[in-house]
Amino acid sequence: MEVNCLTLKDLINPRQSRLDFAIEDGENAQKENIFVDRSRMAPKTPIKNEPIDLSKQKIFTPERNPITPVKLVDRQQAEPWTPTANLKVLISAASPDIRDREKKKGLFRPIENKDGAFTDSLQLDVVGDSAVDEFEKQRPSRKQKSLGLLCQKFLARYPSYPLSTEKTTISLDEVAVSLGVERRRIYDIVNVLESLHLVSRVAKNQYGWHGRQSLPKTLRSLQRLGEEQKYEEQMAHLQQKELELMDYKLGERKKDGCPDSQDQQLLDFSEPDYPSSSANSRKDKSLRIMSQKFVMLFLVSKTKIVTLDVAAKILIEESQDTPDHSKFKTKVRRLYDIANVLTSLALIKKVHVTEERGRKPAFKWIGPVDFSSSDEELVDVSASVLPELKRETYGQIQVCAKQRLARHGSFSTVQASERIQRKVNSEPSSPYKEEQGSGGYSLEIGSLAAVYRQKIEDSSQRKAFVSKRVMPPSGSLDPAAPFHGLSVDSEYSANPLPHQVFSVAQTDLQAFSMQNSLTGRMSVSPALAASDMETLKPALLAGQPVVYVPSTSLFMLYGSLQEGLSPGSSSGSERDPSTPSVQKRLGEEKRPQEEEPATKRQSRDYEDSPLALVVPKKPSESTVVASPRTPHNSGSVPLEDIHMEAQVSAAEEPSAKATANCFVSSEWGNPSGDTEIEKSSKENESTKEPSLQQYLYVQSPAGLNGFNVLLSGGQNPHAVGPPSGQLPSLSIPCMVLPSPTLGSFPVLYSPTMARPLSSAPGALPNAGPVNFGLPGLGSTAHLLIGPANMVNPKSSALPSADPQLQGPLSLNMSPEMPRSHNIIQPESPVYAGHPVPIVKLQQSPVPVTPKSIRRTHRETFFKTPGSLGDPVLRRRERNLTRNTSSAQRRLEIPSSEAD
DNA sequence: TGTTCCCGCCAACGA
DNA sequence: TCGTTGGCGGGAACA
Repeated sequence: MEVNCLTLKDLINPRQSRLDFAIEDGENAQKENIFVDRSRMAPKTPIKNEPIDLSKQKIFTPERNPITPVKLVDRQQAEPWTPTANLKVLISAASPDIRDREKKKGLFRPIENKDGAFTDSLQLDVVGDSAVDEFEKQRPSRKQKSLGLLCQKFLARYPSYPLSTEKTTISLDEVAVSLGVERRRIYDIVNVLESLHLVSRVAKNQYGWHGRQSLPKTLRSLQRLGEEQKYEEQMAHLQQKELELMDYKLGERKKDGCPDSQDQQLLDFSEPDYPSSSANSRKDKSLRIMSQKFVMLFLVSKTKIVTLDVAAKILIEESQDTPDHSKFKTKVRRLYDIANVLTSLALIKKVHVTEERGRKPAFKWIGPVDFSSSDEELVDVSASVLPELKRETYGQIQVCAKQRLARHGSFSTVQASERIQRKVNSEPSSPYKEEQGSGGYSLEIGSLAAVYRQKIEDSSQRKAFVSKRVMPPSGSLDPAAPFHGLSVDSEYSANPLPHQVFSVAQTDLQAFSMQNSLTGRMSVSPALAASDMETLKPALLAGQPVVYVPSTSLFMLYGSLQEGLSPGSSSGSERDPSTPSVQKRLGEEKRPQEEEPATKRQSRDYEDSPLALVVPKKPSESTVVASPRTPHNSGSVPLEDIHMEAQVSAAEEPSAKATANCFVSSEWGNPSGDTEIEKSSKENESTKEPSLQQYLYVQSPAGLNGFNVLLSGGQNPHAVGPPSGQLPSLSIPCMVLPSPTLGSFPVLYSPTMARPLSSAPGALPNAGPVNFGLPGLGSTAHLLIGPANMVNPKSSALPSADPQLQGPLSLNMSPEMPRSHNIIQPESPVYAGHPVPIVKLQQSPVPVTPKSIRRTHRETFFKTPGSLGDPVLRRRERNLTRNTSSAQRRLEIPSSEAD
């Protein structure tokens, strides 16, 4: 009924309805958040190129607006107003949000219609209370109007990495109208963006869009500034003061028994040292400045976590404001505004810092962290560990380096490659010359799950490398992809995303250190943990069978994966404004996947599947053969392959897969299935190491949001069984469960797991459950390792039956996985001549439609003569389970090193 | 009840 | 003078 009324009215006189709307809003039309109605005015999401004449919109008054509008800004008005056309425009042009609003609007419209074509502001008076109530009910929720969501919409309008020749001008008026909000809101967004140089003011009401091109540079500068400002010290000081204060308040008086005067000051903001606020200028308090300072705090913070109260206090000090409570509140409000925008940019995410004194709202930096190093530095860093890196790993680094150079630098990918190549050529310790066997791989799920060789005896050199070698979160799994597609960025980082969705991802295992639990290999090197503390990067050492550290990485991974979907992944590409909202997408993610088409499922798997880490053995030709593309695999060719097929050349594929070692692949489709395929093929090639499956449960340490990681280490049918001489993959389904769920599980070690490990010196016996001490996790930390079928609830489903349904996310780690430090990486001739692995990020979670197919990075660096012929196949499947409460990850790690 | 942050008043700014 | 910009804080939605 209501809908009919609405339609009827619109059909009769669509323009009229618009007028009605204006009237309804009355004077507040310009002040209020009128996007609801404005959407009607601009049913079609305005594009940059569609200037909107505000002047015309401002005359939406019955008096001034002729029945027949002189000129309609909306395309919809220019079209014939047939019932069908009108309806079409309204529905098709509108975003989900807009549709919702339309719906709501519709509920209200019947009343308007009552009084005829023309209504005036008084019309509202005749609206019954019930109608008003109805309207109220239908009104967009607070969240729908949040700045974060608005920012996403804003960002969705522009490409993350616009072409240098592409000059995009932003008209605040236009944006405000198109987004249906008052300009005031746009200012908030633009100010923050401007602080990061994503935009710059061109003229009154006009901003220029720069995108993320210079973001790394900007962040680098901010970090430098932050260091100069000694923000870190300030934060530490404040935190210390707070801590002391809280202790005092909690009755834990200090030995002197007297409350510290400083504490008191902190408590009541009566700090006398603060200069008068009179000295502040309006500009000093600008959101722009605040935003930059806020970002600086993250950049200089070791934990990359900043609590709002600390940030607010520092800002108050900085602004020389009188530290009263009111000021504090105001600062916090502004910080939320800033945080919303930064969150939309996927630079930070909301977290809570739980301390003895309670939970405190805070934000964690999830943006790039390696911007501090220049392109040259990056290469240098890579080179610094060359002696310790195997060719493959090195190649991965090259890829990363190239990627970065291409993205962050002002050069093209080719140029980046050349630069790197030059660097390599001049590097005497090139991996080509010095390949070493000992060591494992560390998988940093953190930013991109880049795989690095982990030397057992970490050296300072390695530490530096590890700490530095952090891929920007924005770095999609697809190295070739632009840093971030705006659509992607905004989407996956969307404010409105249900937290549970990222429950796993938001978990951080800061100090995860296991002392060679298994054969002294199942551990995250303390060095790594320590060095990576800042970034809270999880690390998985190939040499150490199972070490999974959930963290932001997952979050970022998710984002990266989604990024893969982003149409605008390629540099300079335009974002697709129509990209579904994160919320919507997430909602879909939660839906059962059973009935979805493979292609669709793939995308879903991508998001829903448990995360699987695949650490393939050393690449070999056999692996190449094992490629999913082989005929026998055709039946169950992973979607990813399909994608690859569509996107990658046959020659590249092998390398691409090999590169999985370096990056988390975005292969969503049927991870397990994929694995199986690979396995089957590999089995034919004399897989010496049976796939291992184990569960590794790690209770998150304090401060990690109470999340635990449960990795399945049991034998997994899907586990890849690499051929002998190859590094078998270890399939390790895992789940991440909230601490409370698992309580304090003892570490169980599954015999199955022992097998592979046992082969290596120091491997754990196949004995029963074993408790692994996780120093970094505290006493409560436990490791639960067992057969997949034993623990993982999902694992049952995971199996071959329909792997895609399970779609565990898997990461393929680098091939070489020496079980023991004594084991030397096989430097088979083949391998020696082996091309550097290439990062391949395949699939996009999106269905494989021509449109969805994006370029994935599949370039190979430093292909040696022999490289072309011996592709290393590394299957990497990864699925991220976005279950509300848990995520399952599947780890495939080369069970052993073949000889 | 505390957190989060929308909303819009109104003053600074600047053409 | 007037339009733009944006600081600011009340107060309501939300958790």
